[in-house]
Amino acid sequence: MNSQENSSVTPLGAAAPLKRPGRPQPVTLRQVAEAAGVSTATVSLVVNKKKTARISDETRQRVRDAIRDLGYRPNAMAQTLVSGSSRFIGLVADAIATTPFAGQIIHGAQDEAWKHGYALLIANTEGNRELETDAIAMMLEYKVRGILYSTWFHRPTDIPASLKESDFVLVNCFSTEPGARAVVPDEVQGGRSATEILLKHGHRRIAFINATIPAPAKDGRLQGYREALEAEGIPFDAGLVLEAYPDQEGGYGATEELLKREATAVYCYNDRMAMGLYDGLREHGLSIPEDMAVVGFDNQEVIAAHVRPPLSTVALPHYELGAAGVRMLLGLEEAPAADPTKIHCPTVERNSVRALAPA
Amino acid sequence: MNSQENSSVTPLGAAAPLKRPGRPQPVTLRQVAEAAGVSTATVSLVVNKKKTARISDETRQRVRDAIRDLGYRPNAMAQTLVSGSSRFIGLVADAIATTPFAGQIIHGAQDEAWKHGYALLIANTEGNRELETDAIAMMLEYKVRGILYSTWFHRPTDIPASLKESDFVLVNCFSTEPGARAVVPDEVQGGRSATEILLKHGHRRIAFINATIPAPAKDGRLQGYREALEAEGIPFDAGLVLEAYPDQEGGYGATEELLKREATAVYCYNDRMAMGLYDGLREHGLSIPEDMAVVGFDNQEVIAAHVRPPLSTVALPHYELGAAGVRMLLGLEEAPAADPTKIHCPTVERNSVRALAPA
DNA sequence: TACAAGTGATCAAACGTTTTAGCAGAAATG
DNA sequence: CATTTCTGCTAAAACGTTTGATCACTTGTA
Repeated sequence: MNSQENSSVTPLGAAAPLKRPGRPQPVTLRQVAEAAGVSTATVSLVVNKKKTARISDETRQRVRDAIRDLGYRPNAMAQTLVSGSSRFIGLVADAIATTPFAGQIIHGAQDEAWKHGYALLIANTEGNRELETDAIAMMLEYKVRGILYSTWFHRPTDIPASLKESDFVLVNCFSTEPGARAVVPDEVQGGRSATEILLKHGHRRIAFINATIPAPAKDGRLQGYREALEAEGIPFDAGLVLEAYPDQEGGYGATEELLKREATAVYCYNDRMAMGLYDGLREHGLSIPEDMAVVGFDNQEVIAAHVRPPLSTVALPHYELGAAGVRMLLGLEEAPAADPTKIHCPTVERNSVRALAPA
Repeated sequence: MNSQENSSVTPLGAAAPLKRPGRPQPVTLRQVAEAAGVSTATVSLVVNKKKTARISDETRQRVRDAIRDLGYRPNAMAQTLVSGSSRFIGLVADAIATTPFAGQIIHGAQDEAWKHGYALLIANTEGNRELETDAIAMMLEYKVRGILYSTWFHRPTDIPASLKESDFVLVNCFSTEPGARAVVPDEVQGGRSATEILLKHGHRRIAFINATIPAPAKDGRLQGYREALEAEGIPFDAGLVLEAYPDQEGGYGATEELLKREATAVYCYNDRMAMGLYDGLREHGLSIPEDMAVVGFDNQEVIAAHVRPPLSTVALPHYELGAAGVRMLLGLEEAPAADPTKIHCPTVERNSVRALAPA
């Protein structure tokens, strides 16, 4: 009844970490070679389907049978060792969990890496410098092809010294250091797109509730707003730009001020603010989109898709950031000279905006 | 000026993927040994701080200097090869991005793995069987210490054949196959805790809006509800149990039915339903928690912490699931015989519940 | 003085692959 | 028949480590 297979010879005192059934040692090339009655070289050639190799169909088949019978799996470590370059890409993130966003960066990086035959080695540092150094060291020791250094919100960063020992790309962050490749969301275009959603529905008096805390997003999204208005020939009115802390409370708290502005539409710095604003407007007996059209930014699924009415917004291209980061790392995508590469933020239209009723 | 170090001999025709500046080959043990005027064995001994090794302080220092000067990093592949066992743990997930949850499993697994000197190798399969097989194959080739097979929502699963070639632990899912270790959330206890939040605030007439779709969570959370009531001597009233599709719309749509039940409190199958219910109640001019106390389940941050009022709920222990999975894999945690190990779902109290006003 | 013990370091095999050069025999060529 | 070419396969070095065996000295002990 008791499947204690490996009668381990560990000293009994040293409470050995209770072992599982005990797996046999993995099958090696040599064992396959012996089973098939050929040399390891031959097996290797069959496994790797070398075109140039001359191997008879008969032998080829014998090797394949042996591989199947023994359940052979190549040892990637050994392959890497001899080939000199590994098939790993490292991803260090400052927050894997704190936000649903980071997940999308991982996702995009993983898909793209996989597509090119690379595996992802991830580490999250939670902003801890020491952990970060260790994580990068680990990746360097595994001789990764390169490292993606990512942050969960778009911001400037400095580059840890050890990072420079490898190829790397900054993802969702950037540095002024020359030669550092980076990919970030196109905040300006995003801000423009958000505003355009409202413009194209006929709104002319559009408020913008910006964030209070400084960030590339804050400047970029404002600039996009201005550009969009300008393109429509609407003069910029500083009075229509409010500022609040970029969360639900902030959005909620901005309601009063917003209503004083007599705008017909409002563009919020992010979806969370929009969500708070929903509550505020509702308390004033106003309905969306009839009394006020609202657009957000970020496309935070759990919020945007599920508030009532569903929120029109602009998505942060996290998946694309991860994927583009990998492509750039592998040299498949041209990295423009100085500035970070900007990734397009797509518009997501839902029902929080409708055509402005003629006055 | 031009730091073209590796004058690659790639045939010019084969448009080589435009290389970056060209990193020098990594420094090896041998180079350190030569620089320090010792054998590679000596360097290895210094690097690994072997207590048993006899090395003079003078030599030790010379080696350390060389290591620093050359910027030596051990090659983990070579180490793995000779030591026979790798320091990798694989994590295959059916959804990295679809949900903020998966991120927490990764996070927990990564932290715990790291703590024991392991690195995480991740792959997401998006439910694609072929991708999954490839991912597992990759992990087997890297000779991972074991594999965590995780799903984004708690459910039964079957075990891919190749998974059995390695040690593995099911995370957030389970199988009836004997010998499969698994760790899942304790839905029953969670349901009990959710109900207890309401009970302890004096509520006696508590409705439960369950999900319509079958799942371990559906049964478990209901059972927990019944157990909690029973413990308080409150007879179970099937009339107080509604069912709806487990999302915002479902919660919103259940409002009417709920109000007919004349309950003073309601426990929702998940936070998204609670969010929808918020909207429904509000439309009826009811306020939370005065007119109706509400608790959710899942502790989906973006929702629960930020609706108005913030929602009391029970958290799914995703982080812990990942961490416990790793511990179990490494044999640091006893895996009970047959059933999956159940992880505690902690209560998170916010402001959507207040003491029932005396009638 | 002879030998054991201790010290500081090295040798060389091994880990599981890939790959180049080369070998033996068969077939084609002159 | 003597060469060349082709075919099918193998030998062996290399990748960067770890580690048990060994060695040449020095020091201590009998």
